Amino acid sequence: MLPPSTRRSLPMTLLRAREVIMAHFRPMLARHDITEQQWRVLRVLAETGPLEATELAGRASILPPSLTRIIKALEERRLMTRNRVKDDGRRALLAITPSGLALIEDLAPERIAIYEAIEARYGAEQYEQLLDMLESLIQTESSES
Amino acid sequence: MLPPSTRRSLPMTLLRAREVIMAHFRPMLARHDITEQQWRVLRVLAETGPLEATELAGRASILPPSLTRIIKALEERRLMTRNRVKDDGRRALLAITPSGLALIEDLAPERIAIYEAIEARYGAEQYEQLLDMLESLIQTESSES
DNA sequence: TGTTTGTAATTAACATGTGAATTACATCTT
DNA sequence: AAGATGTAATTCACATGTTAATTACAAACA
Repeated sequence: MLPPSTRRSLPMTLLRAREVIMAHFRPMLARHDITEQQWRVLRVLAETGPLEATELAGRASILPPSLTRIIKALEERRLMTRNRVKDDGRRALLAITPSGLALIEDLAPERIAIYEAIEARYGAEQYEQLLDMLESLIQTESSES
Repeated sequence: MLPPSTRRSLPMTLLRAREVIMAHFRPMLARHDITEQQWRVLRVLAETGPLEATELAGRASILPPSLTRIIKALEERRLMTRNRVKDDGRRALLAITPSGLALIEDLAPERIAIYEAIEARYGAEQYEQLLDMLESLIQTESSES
């Protein structure tokens, strides 16, 4: 068996797919001076309510060192808050502020429109199937060592 | 229509999929003190022969500023070379060295084994179908502005 | 020839990715 | 209580991602 060519290797194909999709969202994020990762953190907090750092990092697919820096930036902009948990001085509860929530909600319509356009071009059924197959791959491989 | 939850957004799902796959390759790369991106650059050069920087960046999905740094690192380790093109002082031909090629070839068996294991767990047909669907998505979206 | 326009690559500045080390607490153990 | 062990978060060091600005060179053109 030959190794896959770079044009058909799974990691590179996933990378390129992500790039072409994110290209649609970058202008919107840039207009609001927010990075893709900061955006993910805020969306997770908006969806789930206050979380501790480890849980937030996992849900936003961001590594702890990055999250530390992102929290600092978002706190300075008053888009999120950090409150120490009693009984355990290591942990803190991270929450989105009303300003942060307002940002998310302001962008929601544009965000939905972008997703709908992608889905329309690619085909709604294919789109859902692709998501299912990716989730299945994640499930399969994340249970490995 | 609601916006997709973070657990089913296409960009985040692509990101997580890439993470679980790359987790299998990272130990191999770390043992040889090479980054994922350096590895991509060397593989592209090994496959295609000498290329100019713009072409190489495109094929390896690496942005020009990153490629500049990677070239410097790989040149210092004598894994690739850079030769100016006559007639155009801006361009240079980038090529893998015998040492670089030896590195690629040394790792080939382990690389193939990793791919085969993933394919076996996920299912060969599903695996090919997923690649087809991703390429189709890339095709669809890359022709958009 | 000299100027303008275009293109390839680099540099700059800042954010994030990544693995290793460290700090700050908790908990367990004796 | 004191030490050992475990855990959450941070810090460090370096590589890459990202956009904007700059440099170096080519090509077109007045």
